[in-house]
Amino acid sequence: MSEPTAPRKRRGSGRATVHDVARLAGVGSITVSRYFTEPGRVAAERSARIAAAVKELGYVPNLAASGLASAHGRVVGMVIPNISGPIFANTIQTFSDTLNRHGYQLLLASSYFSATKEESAVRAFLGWKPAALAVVGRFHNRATEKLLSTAGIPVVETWDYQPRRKPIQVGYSNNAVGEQAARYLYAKGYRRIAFVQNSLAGDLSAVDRSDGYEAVMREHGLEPLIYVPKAEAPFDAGREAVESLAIAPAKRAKPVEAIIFANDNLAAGGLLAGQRAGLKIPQQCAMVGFGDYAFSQLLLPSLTTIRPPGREIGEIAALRILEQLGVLPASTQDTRLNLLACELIERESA
Amino acid sequence: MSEPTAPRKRRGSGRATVHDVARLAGVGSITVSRYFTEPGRVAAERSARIAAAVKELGYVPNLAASGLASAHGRVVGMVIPNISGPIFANTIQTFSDTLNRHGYQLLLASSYFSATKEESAVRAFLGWKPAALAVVGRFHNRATEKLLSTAGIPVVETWDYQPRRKPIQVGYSNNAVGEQAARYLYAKGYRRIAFVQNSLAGDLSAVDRSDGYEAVMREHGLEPLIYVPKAEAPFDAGREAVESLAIAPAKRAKPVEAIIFANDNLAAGGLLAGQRAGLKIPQQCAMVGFGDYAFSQLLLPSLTTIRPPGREIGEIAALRILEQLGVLPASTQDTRLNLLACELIERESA
DNA sequence: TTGTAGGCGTTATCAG
DNA sequence: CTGATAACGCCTACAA
Repeated sequence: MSEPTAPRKRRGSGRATVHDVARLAGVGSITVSRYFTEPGRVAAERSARIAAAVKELGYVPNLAASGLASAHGRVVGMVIPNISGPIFANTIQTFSDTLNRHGYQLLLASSYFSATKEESAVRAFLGWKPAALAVVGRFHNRATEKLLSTAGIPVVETWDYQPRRKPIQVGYSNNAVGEQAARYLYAKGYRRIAFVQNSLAGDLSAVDRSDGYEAVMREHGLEPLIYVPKAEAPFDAGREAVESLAIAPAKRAKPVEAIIFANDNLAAGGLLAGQRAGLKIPQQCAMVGFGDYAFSQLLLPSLTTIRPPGREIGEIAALRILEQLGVLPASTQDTRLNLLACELIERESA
Repeated sequence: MSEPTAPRKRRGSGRATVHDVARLAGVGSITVSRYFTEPGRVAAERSARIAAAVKELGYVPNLAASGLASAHGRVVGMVIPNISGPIFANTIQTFSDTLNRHGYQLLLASSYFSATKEESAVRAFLGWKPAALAVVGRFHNRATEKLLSTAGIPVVETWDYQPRRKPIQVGYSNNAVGEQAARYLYAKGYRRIAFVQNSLAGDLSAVDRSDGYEAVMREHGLEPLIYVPKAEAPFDAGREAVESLAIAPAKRAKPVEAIIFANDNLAAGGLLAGQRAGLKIPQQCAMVGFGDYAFSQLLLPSLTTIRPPGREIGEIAALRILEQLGVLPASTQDTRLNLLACELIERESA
């Protein structure tokens, strides 16, 4: 009848579990579980006892165990090309917030526009048995495609929209953006319009935009001119492009009258270089960017640009996922379309 | 001896498990497990068989189960005030990348400078049994403090540094930043120097900066002047401040000669408002920001500002965590200090 | 170097 | 409305 030291558990984190709570509250462990997942089905009096026990023990349900037992973790993975740029931050923010509001957590990784890195991120996520995955764009390598299609969970492609594609897509048409910019300049009377491509080769969405531009040019019988800078840093690339296209064009070429840049970083570099060289913007050369970064309204002249619906994309992507998961009551169904529009912000540069 | 349909599992995701791989490869499940965790300890010939089986089945280890069994998940939670702002994005990026490189995933949530939201994010993270947690700053509510201190895992506070504080801190001294700005302006001969506070009340780090400014002012026998804008939007708040302080000060007050802004957004708003009103910057009023946002170098005049080491903070915070976790071999120990310096970027505005 | 036994904390299942 | 039992998929401990 000696009282030995309590047999210490040999494994485990030492933190309270459902069983500890159940014992203290004098109920079955499963009732504690239900107290968290379906509070309505637990009698009020027991709920109170459980609540007290939870508080006393500082109990936090172990989501890893929960995910294991129920075969669906409450995490959603998102692979984004670049967290720190000005582009996707809003999307991450609204995506994360919308998920959090419904009890899901965001797992984040970045691909730096590399299909291989995207693949390994997706692979890593899959290990968490995520409830869903979100990726950016529709360009993935073969392995990623397969991973996504066989994952058996909702997959959303963001920041792009192509008809006739299986995964849910929430975004806009980059092609249409290219057209939009070209049409805008054409309507203003510009004819010698160039497109400055992103020097970052992996950014295929920018290629879609230049395709749109090219189509509009040909539609009007104009010769498209796509310039691909050699410089890597965006500001430098923009400068280089403006110098080649507008300030000191090659011998036989006339300077262009307007430039569409693949993004606002390039545009800012180009705009400042133009100013420094005494180029009158937009009189001698108009400029249109893409992205509506924070600084674009602050430039002199302020930058005419196209604003992608970053916040909406994140929010709607999350809502679509939650709908697929059956988390959202039908009454709250969001009626917005998945194909969003980009707004052309008319400022001083074009 | 009839051959009934294979008894289907009644639970589970239906995806391959270690056991399936083991069976196909003709080895024990534990060997498959070791193949992933300690590849060196599995014979080459078996490794090859396992590799083949893994590929054929498309097996992905279940991290939730792994974390459950080993009592340490390979996730690290980070609560950040704001994902979409220009401030923390670099930190998230390098933090995430550094963790990924060592097999850890980032769980992200945002607090919007609200201590309550921070608390609930930390609470939600704890359910994942994260290997470690990172938060921003040293200001938390009582409940968060308790959660963090009893979590029994490494906790890193980022973007701040105070001597004599228990959790690991990786950041800089906001106080020192306030002093740095004030000293710089004083040395340039400015005397009537004001500090424009963030209208966002929750940003206590900005208060630290104004404290530093105040100390330097008093040290030189000058009267500190701290302006708190009413406008909420940063650009508007900056404009409001410049109008009150430099363009149209209250009757009995002299216009100030220099302004330190709590951040570059405020500074940009102030700078543009000053220009519009014909204020000569820096001749009539010098301006210093904080943050070195992307647009700061693009403003006219370009903005003198203080650049916090955002990328370094993220990387070093992750390294400190990995060190605590014993993941990094001692030989790779990073020798950088946790107290980082902020660089004053001298441009045209001051 | 490899295998066996059993537990990690939760929830699905089914019976009361 | 509540509870007992057995998974979920992996890993620690120990043995061979």
